[in-house]
Amino acid sequence: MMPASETAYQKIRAFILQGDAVPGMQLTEEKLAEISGVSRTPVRDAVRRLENEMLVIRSASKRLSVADWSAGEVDEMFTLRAMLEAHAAARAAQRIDSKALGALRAQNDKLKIAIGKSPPDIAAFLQANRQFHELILKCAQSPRLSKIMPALVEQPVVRRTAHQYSQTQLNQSAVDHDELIAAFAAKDVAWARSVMTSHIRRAFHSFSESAVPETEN
Amino acid sequence: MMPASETAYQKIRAFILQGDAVPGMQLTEEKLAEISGVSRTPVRDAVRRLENEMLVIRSASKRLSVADWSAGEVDEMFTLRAMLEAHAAARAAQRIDSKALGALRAQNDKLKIAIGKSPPDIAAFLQANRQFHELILKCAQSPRLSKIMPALVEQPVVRRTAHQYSQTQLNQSAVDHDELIAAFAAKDVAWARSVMTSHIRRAFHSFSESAVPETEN
DNA sequence: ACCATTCTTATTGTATACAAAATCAACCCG
DNA sequence: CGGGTTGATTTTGTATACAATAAGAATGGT
Repeated sequence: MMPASETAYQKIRAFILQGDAVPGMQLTEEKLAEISGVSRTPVRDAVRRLENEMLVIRSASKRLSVADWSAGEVDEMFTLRAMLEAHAAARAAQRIDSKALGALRAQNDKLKIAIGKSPPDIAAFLQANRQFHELILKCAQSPRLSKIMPALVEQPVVRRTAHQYSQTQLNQSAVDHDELIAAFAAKDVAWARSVMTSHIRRAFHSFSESAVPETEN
Repeated sequence: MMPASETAYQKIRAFILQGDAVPGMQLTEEKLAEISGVSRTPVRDAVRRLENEMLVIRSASKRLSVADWSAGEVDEMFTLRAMLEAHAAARAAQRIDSKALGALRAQNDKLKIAIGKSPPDIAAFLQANRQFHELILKCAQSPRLSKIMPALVEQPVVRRTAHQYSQTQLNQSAVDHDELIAAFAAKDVAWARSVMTSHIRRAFHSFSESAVPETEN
């Protein structure tokens, strides 16, 4: 049996990322407790975690709401993510061993299978992609980086409603990953860093293009 | 009256940073509740926050301990901090206005007074220095950066026991700050970035030199 | 109609009691 | 002795009741 606080964390997170949550919408601990089927105590724990991932925002008067970021803030988020993931890739290039390299290849094979289907299996792609990046983070062996990254990765998804992935974008991801693996195999720090930077920044632009435009109010 | 969770946060933080806490030492919620004079509930809130700042570590079995970082991890921490503070400085250079510039100058004046005394007032120096950097972070207008930075700034202090500041180091800080202000005034992004990078990295090396060597066990 | 003020209600904060889980020690059996 | 197992104890997890505070509604004066 999973701890109640973990249940709450996952349920609330899913509610925000895939559920009916609307950016900016107000949340109360009571409602969240209802959603996750536990009491307020573990909900509070879960909320603290989500607050750190900045999926949930606490106003000055301590009220909670679903995060809502401006285009400029999403931009900044991708910039930070690019910096930090590039740094992680650089560290990983120095530290990676053949076993981890194999795991990375296997993970990218899964990703290729997911995008090879017709229609492409987007959910499987996203999962494989996430795990690929998590593997790199693990190779970077930086507890701090591991702590910080979660606050940067899932953010844009909140606004993703209308986001579509083209076959070209999906294929490019696999190609980028292959090149990253090559850089790791060569233990070429600068190469790994720059491939990762391009990889994230490309993702940013393809995200911005398909994102819903901001409504001014 | 301050909320109990805030009291707990400050007391526990002080206990770790300036108190009798030893790196690696085990903590129980009960003991922390005793230290801060409140019940376990607000302590748990406080601990979550400290966990994010990575001053407190939670083991696999959910037990708490005072953070203890290897030299390599402190190194990585400074590298990340240099990257992110440099980024903050770059953003600040683009966004700063004359009012904020004035505040920055005033803050650095305070710092100069603190280090001008004999003996120098280290506590006042540290506080002025922290506030100076916080002002820059504010000018950077990046909620995410503001969220991430706290996890990187106070860390080294945990091991600082024997840390001494030389007059030369103190003076150099004031000089760096003056140059940063000049870069801001000129709105020169690249200049601001590189001055900040040097500033942090110098702090790192002067810290490492005076830090207590690691005991192997 | 508008602003301020009080009263009401909704929401978060805290303490406490109890449940679940993990650690440690004593013990038994091989 | 050593390894594993039970039982006692410590520690964390959860629910619930109540307190404190903030938001919203109603009221009254101008």
